[in-house]
Amino acid sequence: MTEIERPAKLTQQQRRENSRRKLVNATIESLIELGYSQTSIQEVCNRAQLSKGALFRQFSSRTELMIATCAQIYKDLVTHYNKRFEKLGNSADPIKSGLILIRENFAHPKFQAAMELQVAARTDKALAEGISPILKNNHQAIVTLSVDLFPEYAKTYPDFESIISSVVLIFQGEVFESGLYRNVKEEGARMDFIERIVKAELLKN
Amino acid sequence: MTEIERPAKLTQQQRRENSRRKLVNATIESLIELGYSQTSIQEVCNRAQLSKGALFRQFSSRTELMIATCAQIYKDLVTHYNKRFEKLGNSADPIKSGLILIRENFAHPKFQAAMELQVAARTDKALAEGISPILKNNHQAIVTLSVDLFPEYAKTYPDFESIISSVVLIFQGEVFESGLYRNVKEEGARMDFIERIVKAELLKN
DNA sequence: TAGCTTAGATACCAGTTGGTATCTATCTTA
DNA sequence: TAAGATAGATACCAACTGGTATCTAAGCTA
Repeated sequence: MTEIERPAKLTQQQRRENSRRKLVNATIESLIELGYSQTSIQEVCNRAQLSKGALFRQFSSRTELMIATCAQIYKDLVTHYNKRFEKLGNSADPIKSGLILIRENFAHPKFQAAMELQVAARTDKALAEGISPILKNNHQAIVTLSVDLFPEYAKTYPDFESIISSVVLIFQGEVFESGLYRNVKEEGARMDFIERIVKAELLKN
Repeated sequence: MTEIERPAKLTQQQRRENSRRKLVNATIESLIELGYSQTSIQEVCNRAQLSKGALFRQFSSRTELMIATCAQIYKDLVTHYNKRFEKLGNSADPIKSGLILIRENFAHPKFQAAMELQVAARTDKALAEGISPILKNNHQAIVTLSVDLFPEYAKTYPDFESIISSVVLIFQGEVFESGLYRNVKEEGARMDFIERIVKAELLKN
């Protein structure tokens, strides 16, 4: 009786959600470790410790699994961002802290999984149609979050969206290159440069 | 006799080089159209109109073919850049023209093939080791070409490398996003913004 | 608790994968 | 021109792919 038994008695919906979560998390991990082409149905099932039958009950195709995975990734990333954003509030150097915040968010391993999907989608129409609205939504979320980060500048500085998108593209690009090519000294110099420009622009008046 | 016959009488080296070129070009096209995971040996052979036996005589593995392809892509891109660079010389607005030149170079379809390889290499050690020196070499080439483009600024402006790498990362990132997400208006505004910043920085003194 | 629905496991499928073994065709060189 | 070397074609391989059919197990509802 003191023995640890199966938790048991889960509703159908709970079982369903458990399985979907396990499969999606397994997919994220496989995308990070093995990349898109090696993330096979079998690989995901092994990691999730579920059968192919279970997977195909929840997702009608590999593409559908990937789309659900993409949605989860960006949901997680925004949550992660918000959590760190709240701690920021009263920083001595809010612009610098804000830049580091944005940068570290892209450095999150889950973003590499998102990159895999984005690249795969370029040549996979069905995948592209599935993840395109997710990416657009995320883009909007970044803009909103940035406005929350610097509400005054967002109002008064006319190129606010351009400066945010430029910074985002740079940090994204750093991640893209980080695996194969990395020059820490160069990265540091660039970070200082960006900080200087952003401050000069936002604090112009 | 007036009939068009096989050109015939090729040396072994010519046959060899012809085949390698056909295979690499076929690989580039397939990477652009189908992406890395769909660029199978068979697909490449079909496009090159050569047999698998021929392919494996020239390249000992798929990875080796991909590495050779990567080298060719960057060779082509630098050639392309140089060709356009020469025409530039006496522009009325050299900074703006230079920015457009760099940007359009990344917009070249071959760069998408390079992106496929770079992403695949993140999770493929053998591929990574093969293409890493090529990417590093290309990075150096970009710096050199930029110095050639603006020799005075390169000398006098201390953050020259940072500004170049930032611009490169932004344009690279635009390509990365271009397939799934594109906001032409936003891109235009950002381009104007970048032009303004770069001019302000380089023409400071 | 009986009958139904849903979740999950197992077994199987045809098609494709990268790679090899083997054969023929072309070129090179003595 | 004969013998050897290289290029290319053909046939084959086991392993794996995404996906389906079918079965059992668990949960739901009358």
